[in-house]
Amino acid sequence: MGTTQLETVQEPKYWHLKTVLSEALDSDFAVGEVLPNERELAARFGVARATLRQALEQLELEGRLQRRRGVGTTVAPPRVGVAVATAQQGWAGGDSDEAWQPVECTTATAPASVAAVLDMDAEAPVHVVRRIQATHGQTVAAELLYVPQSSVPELSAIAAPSGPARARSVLRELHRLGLDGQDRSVELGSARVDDAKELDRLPGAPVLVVTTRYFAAAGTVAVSVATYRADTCRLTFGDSGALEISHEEQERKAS
Amino acid sequence: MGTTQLETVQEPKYWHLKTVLSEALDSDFAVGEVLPNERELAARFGVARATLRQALEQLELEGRLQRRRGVGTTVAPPRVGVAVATAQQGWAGGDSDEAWQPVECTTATAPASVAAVLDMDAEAPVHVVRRIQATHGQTVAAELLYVPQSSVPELSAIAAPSGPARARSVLRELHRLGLDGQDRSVELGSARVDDAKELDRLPGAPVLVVTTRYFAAAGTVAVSVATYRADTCRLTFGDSGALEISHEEQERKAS
DNA sequence: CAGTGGTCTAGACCACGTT
DNA sequence: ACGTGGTCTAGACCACTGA
Repeated sequence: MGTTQLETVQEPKYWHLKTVLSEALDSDFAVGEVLPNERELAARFGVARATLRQALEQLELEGRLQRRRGVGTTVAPPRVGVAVATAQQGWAGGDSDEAWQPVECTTATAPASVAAVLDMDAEAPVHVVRRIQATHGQTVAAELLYVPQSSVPELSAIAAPSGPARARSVLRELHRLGLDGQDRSVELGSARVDDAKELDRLPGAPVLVVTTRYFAAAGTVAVSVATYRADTCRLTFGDSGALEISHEEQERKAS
Repeated sequence: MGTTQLETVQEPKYWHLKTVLSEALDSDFAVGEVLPNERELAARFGVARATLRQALEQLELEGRLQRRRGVGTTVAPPRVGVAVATAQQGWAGGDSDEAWQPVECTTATAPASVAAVLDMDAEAPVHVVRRIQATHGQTVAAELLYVPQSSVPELSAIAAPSGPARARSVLRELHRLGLDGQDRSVELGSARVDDAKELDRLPGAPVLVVTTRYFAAAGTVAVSVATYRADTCRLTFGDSGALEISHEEQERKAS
């Protein structure tokens, strides 16, 4: 018979577990329902808790589950689509920008990586505007907007030294410059401690990092680093102003 | 003195480890260099291997490390920027599309989720075109492009039944329809078995899933689900045709 | 074949939210 | 105080790569 090898391709246990759980979630659980605790699930499937957790981790990464320490594991709602402005719309600042809410504003020297993107002197001071974005009552993104002082020389000297009021001042000045274009990239990251706090996640939680460069006549006038919860968010880019709804409706299965 | 609590805020070991390793990577290692193996690193830091691995996992997630079974852990090069076409450019098909290389083409019924997005009968057959994208000698993305047969009725009956040749036929027909717009979303996922194989990763590896709907006069004519390696890729959206280079140059530290 | 990372176990203790 | 998920340990064995 030789080495027939059977068909047991040696699929890892946690992978198989994930599949089984995923199907169970589809058929036996409603959104928001809490699962049995990890120790019981592990026992029920006859695996070690660490193995069970490996499966849960993947499902959380895929946005199927939500785990909270001290509370339990619940079935997550479908990911929420968060629009990332593609064109002039959503240009940082302006009163029409309802998505982002300014939280704070400080002045500091930009981190090296940001300074390089701004192609400015690494020592020159920048305004750092902190903004957050909420949807459905949940904070889904935290942003740091770096604005070189040289970009907004007109900034009133009497403006508040920090806080939301100053943030709005900076944004207003920035807005007056107009916008010639932007440049955006998306990559996977893990939440820094401060972002994690804003997003109500543990440090290191997976996030989608959107880096945007804003161009005006003068060159690069600002850089935004926005951190989105990767577990609950789907970033949408409306390149054609097309429908945004049907993708969500698809998830609501006919009842 | 009461509960002074010291300053030990109980930062998890793996988090601290990650920081230390990250700094070591910056100062003591060159891109491509192999690290000591996990057992030795764990011993050197006085932690269990599992804890050390938790730190390595995060660093790999952030694109700082690359781990390969049987080989070792190496310092990863900076993430490569992969352009995701924003406008008409890069419209599926056309000989000018150099980024994507057709691999195969089959015919099947679309998965439920895709059928819903195509707003078509879930039973109706679609062409499924498999394409991959490579940069710097590495496959960075695997795509499944779903084209309802009704979108390309003119497809020659004598076309090859499968394989790259047929893929090109479908793309050619699709291209003839023209493109009215598109609609794109990005989210975090984990690699399916087949995608993992194409991307040379283990199943479950973190990926960025880009879902694109293509619109023509007739409505939604095709849907693409592209899976990018999250560890090595940074998706770029050139909303203004602006410079793509400086971001990469920033990474090459002066020598 | 030896050496690597990947999987898995059976425990322990901790931090947190709720009660 | 209790129950939850989060961290950590010290082992074991497996799958894969390359010499």
